[in-house]
Formats: sequence, structure tokens, C-alpha cells
Amino acid sequence: MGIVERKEREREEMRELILEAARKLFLAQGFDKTSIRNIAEAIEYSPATIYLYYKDKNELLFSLHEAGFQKMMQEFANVVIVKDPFEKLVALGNQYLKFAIENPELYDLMFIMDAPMETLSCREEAWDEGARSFEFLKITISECIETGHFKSTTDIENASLTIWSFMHGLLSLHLRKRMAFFEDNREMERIQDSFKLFVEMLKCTL
Amino acid sequence: MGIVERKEREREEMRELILEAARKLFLAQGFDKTSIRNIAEAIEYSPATIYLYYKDKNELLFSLHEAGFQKMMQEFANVVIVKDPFEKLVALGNQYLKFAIENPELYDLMFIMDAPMETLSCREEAWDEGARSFEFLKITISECIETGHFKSTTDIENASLTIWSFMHGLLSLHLRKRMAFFEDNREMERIQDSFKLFVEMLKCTL
DNA sequence: TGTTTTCACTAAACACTGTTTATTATATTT
DNA sequence: AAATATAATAAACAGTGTTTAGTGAAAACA
Repeated sequence: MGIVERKEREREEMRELILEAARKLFLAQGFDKTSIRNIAEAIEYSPATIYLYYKDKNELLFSLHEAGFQKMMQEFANVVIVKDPFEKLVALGNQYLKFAIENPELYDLMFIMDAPMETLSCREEAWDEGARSFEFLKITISECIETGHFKSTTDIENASLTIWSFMHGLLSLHLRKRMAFFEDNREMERIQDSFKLFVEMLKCTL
Repeated sequence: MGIVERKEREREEMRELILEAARKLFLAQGFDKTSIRNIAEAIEYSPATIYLYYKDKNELLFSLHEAGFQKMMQEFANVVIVKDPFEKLVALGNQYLKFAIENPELYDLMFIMDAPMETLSCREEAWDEGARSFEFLKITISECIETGHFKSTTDIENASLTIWSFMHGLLSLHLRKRMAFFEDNREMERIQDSFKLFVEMLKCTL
């Protein structure tokens, strides 16, 4: 009696179909400008059908949000080849910058937007994917301590939060157009310079 | 013939009436949940009337956004009594933290939300209020250089952006619930600890 | 097999949203 | 007093997320 298995498979395929259409539309025209009706039209189903597979729009956003973390973690894998822990940390920072600038909509969804965090499954699953990326940062820092790059007294969790805060602040000021009053067009250079300065600060303090 | 003067005055009063009602509703129930119709109802006018005084909802948000900067700058005034420039910088940081945590909706509007930056007058006026607050930070840093707290080689603009980025990152991770995977309820302490660590980093590097 | 039940799907409705347009009533000017 | 300008609005437009009642086909039961 493989019927229930087939149905389950079909259900998963349908969820994937919806998610894929949503992803394309969201990344192409932005989140605000993409409606459930747009997504339904793209997959040639009625809007009501989407609600048979996702509780609401926020849950759809949360699923995309998780996919974003998977993509980011995949790119972080490029960093593990770097041997020296501090260099690895810097490479991780650069990778984070790169990811955010190349995928602004996705970064926005993952770290700035309210909507995906309003879904229930986020509190239930305790935002698993986010925690795993943070863990990656913590491990890299603890390696820096082991090899003597950082002081042994360094509080790993505090240092991680501090580094993440800086990176995220720099990027979100940029993405949300709060650096617009620098009238020159050197925003990208400013970001690079600020990152370099912060790396120097890390080198000297921790 | 004081009629045109009176009309101008009445127009300004009406703009103020709308803005005040908008402010109350926005800060009480959030921006997404406040509609033009809600605001119109609060002041007992039709929704269409609001469009005679503000181009659209974004312009209304931008006006509120400017009022937010005025309030913040007012609170920054508490800091000028601090004599030592570095202590003044730390006090400024604490004041910024305090402002954001006590006025989360306002901070969101000023530094995170997309909407107010989409209005035209923002590009025209080059976001004056924002620039002025940034100037305040720059001046404090240049004082730190003058008194030898910071190296004379420090790039003032870069240091300002770096400090602002950290502060904003820490706060927006908090406000947008991205620190939720720390399952303990020590979020406020974590913010304090991270701030302290960053201050140490400044002390040692710049 | 025929009948019943289950289930995916949808048309239509609900209660909203920001914004525009045509119209009315009032205030100002001629 | 008549003509004009202006402030305010009712109603409409074109959307939004979401729910409900109902339909046709597939699956389960007899």
C-alpha cells in the first residue's frame, strides 16, 4: 500500500514547487512586491492552494530563510581550507560580506526582516540554522585562542556576538541605505576600510 | 490681508495634527498595523484629507523619522557635560543604547525600516538629521585624538563608521529578534557585555 | 462491482490596505 | 450678489492576506 508514501512524496514536491516559485519571485522583484496571488499564478494554482501547504506567508518566508542559511553555510565551507585560525576568521568575515552583498534580498530576509521571525516554528525549532552559523564563528574564535592568537581570557560567546554585531551593523547600514549621506560614491570602499580597521582592532585586543 | 498667513498657519497646524496622531498610533501599535484610515479616524477626518497634507505614507514616516532624530539629539545633549573625551564617547554609546531600547519603534524607523528612505525629500535634503548625529560622533572622536586618547593617525570618518556599525549591529540584532537562539534570558546582559568589550577594543587600538 | 468516504483543489467572499477621482459645501475674491 | 478658489469627502480602484463553502476525482469500503 504505497499510496500514503506517494501522497507524502507529492506533498513534499508541491511544497518545493511553491517554495521555488516564491524564491524566484521574491529575489527578482523583492518581498513586498510579491503576493501570494503572484506565486499562485506562477505555478498555475489558485491562491487558496498555497494555504494547504504553508500556514501563512510568514511560514513561507521562514522556509526561504532556512534555505538562505544553507546557502551561506555552503559558502562558508570555502573557508575551512585556510589553516591559520586568525586568517580563517578574516576569511570568514570576507565571505560574510560577500554573501550579503551578492544576495541582498536573502540577507535581508535572514537577518533584518521581521516577518520570518514571527512564525511559530521559529520559536519551536529555536532558529536552528542561525545557531549553527553562530557556532561556526565560535569554533573559529576558540581555535584562535588555542593557537595563542587571542588571549586565553577571551569570552568566546561575547567575542562572537561582538564580531557578528559589527559585521551585521556595517552591512545593514549599507543595505538599508543609511550610509546615503556620504555623498561620494565610495560606499564599497568605506565598507572595506571599516572591515580592515575592525580586523586591526581584533588583532590588537583579543 | 493676513488671510494667506492664517491659511499657511492652519495648514501647518493640520500637518502637525496628522503627524501627532500618526506618531501616537505608530508607537502604540507598530507601523505595519497602523493605516492611513486609522490615522484619519483618530483625527476625525476622511482618509483622502491626509493626502492633501502629505504626498504618501512614506512622507509621513519620513517626517516622524526626522522628529526621532531631534529627540535623539536632545538626549545626546546630556553627554556634553562629560569632560574627558573618551569618557564622553562611552557616555554617547550608552546614550545611544538607551535611546534605542527605550524607543524601539522609533529606532526601527530611523535606522532599520526601508519606507522612510524611499521618499524623495530624503534624497533632496540628503538626510540632514542623520548627518548631524554622525557629525556629533566624529567631533567626539576628533577630541579623543586631540587629547591623545586615540592615535593621531586615526581616520576619523572610518573610526566613526566602525563604531556606529557595531552599535547599530548589536541593537538591530536585538530589535529584530536575531539573538533569540540564546535560550537564556540574558539578552540585556549580553548587550552590555558586548558593549564593554568593544570599548576595551577601542581603548587599546585607536 | 457499486457505494461511500476522503481529500486536493478552487471560486468567491471577507476584511483589509494605499491611493485617486469626481463632487459638494464653504470661504474668498471680484 | 455672482464668480471663483479651496478644503473636505464619498466612492471607487486596484490591490493585499486569508477563510469558507462547495466540487470533482481518487481511494477505501461493502
